[in-house]
Amino acid sequence: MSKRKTVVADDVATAAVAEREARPPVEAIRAAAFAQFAERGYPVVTVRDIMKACGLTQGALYNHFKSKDELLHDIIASTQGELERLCQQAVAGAGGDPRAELAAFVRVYVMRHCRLRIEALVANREIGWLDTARVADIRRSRRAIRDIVVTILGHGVAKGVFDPPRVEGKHDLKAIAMALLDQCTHVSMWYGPGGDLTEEQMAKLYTDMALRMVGATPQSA
Amino acid sequence: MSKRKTVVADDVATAAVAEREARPPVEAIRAAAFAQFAERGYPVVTVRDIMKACGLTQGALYNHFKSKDELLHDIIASTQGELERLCQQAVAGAGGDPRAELAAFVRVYVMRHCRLRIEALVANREIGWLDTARVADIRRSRRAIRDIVVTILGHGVAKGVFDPPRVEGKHDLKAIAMALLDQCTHVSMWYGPGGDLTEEQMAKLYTDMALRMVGATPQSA
DNA sequence: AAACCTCCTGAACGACCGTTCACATTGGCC
DNA sequence: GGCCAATGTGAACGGTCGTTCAGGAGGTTT
Repeated sequence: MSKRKTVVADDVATAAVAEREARPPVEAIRAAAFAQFAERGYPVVTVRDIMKACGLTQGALYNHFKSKDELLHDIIASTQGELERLCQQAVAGAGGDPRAELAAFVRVYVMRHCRLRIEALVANREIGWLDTARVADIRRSRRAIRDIVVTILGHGVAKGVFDPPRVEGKHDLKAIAMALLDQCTHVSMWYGPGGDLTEEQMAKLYTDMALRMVGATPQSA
Repeated sequence: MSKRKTVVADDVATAAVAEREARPPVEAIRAAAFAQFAERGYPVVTVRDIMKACGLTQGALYNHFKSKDELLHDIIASTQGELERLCQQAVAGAGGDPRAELAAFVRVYVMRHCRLRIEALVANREIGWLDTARVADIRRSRRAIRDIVVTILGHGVAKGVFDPPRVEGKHDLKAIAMALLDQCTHVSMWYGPGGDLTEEQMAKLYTDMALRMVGATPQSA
């Protein structure tokens, strides 16, 4: 923990101070805060750390955000909203076949969690520090994404193109959707561009696994 | 966050103070700390909170633990070690068929993450606050568990009873093992005994999904 | 040039942090 | 009884926290 508290701020600062005037300070603060939250976690990152990393002092934060809490919410809400939008869009453009919809969903979801894995990691890990009003907003968006999956599964079962595992003879689509989302979400915890697979390959692999999990029949048969 | 900082300690205290002399104070502290870490997260739980929750004062902690950090490690290491032991034991008792081994592994792993979901949640979420020496210890155990799965998959492929998805023609067993573990681990984030499925049913469902993911051939054919 | 924004500075505030320590309190053992 | 080790108390220490605020710097409008 001692390492965590001291190591980061300085080396980031030198780099960040150069690009400071390039963009408006609100964005510089957002970016610096984001980087630090990702690296060390919201509660141990101080306002002083954040502002130092973009070449300012503590007090300046409050010209742009009401509080440290609002800053975190601003960061999480923007990535979460974007994710929800992308998922809806992917499903809508899949042409109505549940297999294509599920494939499109998983592809977009996994690729985003690989490419923007730091954003995803922060959104998932730090959400608990928000006050109750702000956290409800984020949770609603998560439920919406889960319900997209549940809906796809429901259609697939109804049309007879999915045959997911049963417990006691009947399906629990919510549990299956959660399992599916969990494995896709948490690529952000271990995937790295230096690893064995590209983002594209990850998306393919996870799409395959998802279709297998729900017992999808081959698409062109 | 303000809620998080104040709400919990008092109501826990009244209940805990009764059972205090029932067990040695070390265990009372461990239990109280564990409950608070689970509820609110390591960095915002204070030593004063923990000790108040078991009817003592701050200073008494240091008769039993060297530091707050050691207390967290003590909690995480014991549940992690137990998990690793259980997994090894489950696989060893499966009789050598990779399908049976994978099924046994998933069953034990999922049931434990349902039953002791709070323990799992703390171990997974708070690990990052440990100092570097102590965190390495835990990570080694996690890698060991992942390698158990990779080994099972490797045997299954070699024997021709698994046919997991390929990328560019070849398998990436490590990625598949991670996907599998991720979905099993994170039942601890959403499963609750009040939900639709029992632990037993969860284990069954996840075993089914795992066998599908890796393309297992039917066991008795 | 004067007035006026916008933005930043850095000292200050009150609160709380993990940890230490001199000092009770307890209960077993001679 | 006296002694000892174990254990708890609560004030105190040096720090850091999020946030506030009086004042300064720089640019634009009048």
